[in-house]
Amino acid sequence: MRYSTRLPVATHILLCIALLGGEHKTTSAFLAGSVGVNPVVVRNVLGQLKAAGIVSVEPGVGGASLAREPERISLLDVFRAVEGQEGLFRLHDNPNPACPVGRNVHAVLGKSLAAVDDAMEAQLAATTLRELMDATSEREAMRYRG
Amino acid sequence: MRYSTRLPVATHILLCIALLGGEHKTTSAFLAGSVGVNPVVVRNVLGQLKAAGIVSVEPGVGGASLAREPERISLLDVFRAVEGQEGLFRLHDNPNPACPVGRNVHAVLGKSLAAVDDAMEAQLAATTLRELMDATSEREAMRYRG
DNA sequence: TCGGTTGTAACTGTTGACATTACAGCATAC
DNA sequence: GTATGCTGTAATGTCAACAGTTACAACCGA
Repeated sequence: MRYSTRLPVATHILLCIALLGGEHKTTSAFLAGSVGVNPVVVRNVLGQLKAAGIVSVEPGVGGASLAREPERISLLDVFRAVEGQEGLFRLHDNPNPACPVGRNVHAVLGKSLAAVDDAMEAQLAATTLRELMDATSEREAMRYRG
Repeated sequence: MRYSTRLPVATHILLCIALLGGEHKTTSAFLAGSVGVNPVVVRNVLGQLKAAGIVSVEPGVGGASLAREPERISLLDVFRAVEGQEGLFRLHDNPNPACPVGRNVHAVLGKSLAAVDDAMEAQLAATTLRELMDATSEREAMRYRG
């Protein structure tokens, strides 16, 4: 079992807005065409990103834009916006309190799993949208240089 | 969306085998009673742990035991045994190759997400079953000391 | 007012986790 | 050698989450 594709989809959307927003009107239909999903999925993700203060969306006229500089948007911001605050792991529901292991396993394991969550989030926070934009531009440039 | 409860369940099972194996015959029914799940779930998880070389299970006579010292069993070993080798995130399927973002997003994002996977696994590898056993024993001792 | 867009709700198909039942295979006790 | 208890595994049912899709109200600019 693993996470949904929401983080990749949201990141793709942000890259499109950041890199193509000057040349194109970034409507949900346009973004959906690049990402390869249904426009409604784009609108839902944009709604989550808007609620998190990452993008601004123009109702009526159409189009989305970044609400702050790409240097100040990390993958962790995007992750939290679209996946919520819940931890990576879920403890099982019904350990037996009459068993010395069962009555302690949540406390003991919880500490270790929280450390894993922290490590994952620290690594997500280490990448900014700006770095992904630069990496994309670099690859595009290489494409034409050969 | 998050991981299943398999890692916690498997860890709970291992703790029971390690700490209670001396006093009790650790059959799937006994373990299921402590973990609070169906015995078949225990047998399935034990099968995965056995395939990974972490436990030995006695068919016929019944009962399971650790296949190596708890110092040499990390949460990462358990995680890989029950959750497989797949990464945490899944890239979306159909980015548009005609779009400069779409044709690069997998390569660009994949690198960052692989780093997140590595960070998570490193943290999982930092905890051994021995540490969890000691933490459990310590909490049990405190329970009686007050 | 009209055309294009966003914001949502509702329905559907798919997938995975988990519980449960059932039964074949195996090892020990008698 | 049979009975008993356990493991291994297949089949089935339930439930929740994700994602695709349709539909429609709300909104804005020409």
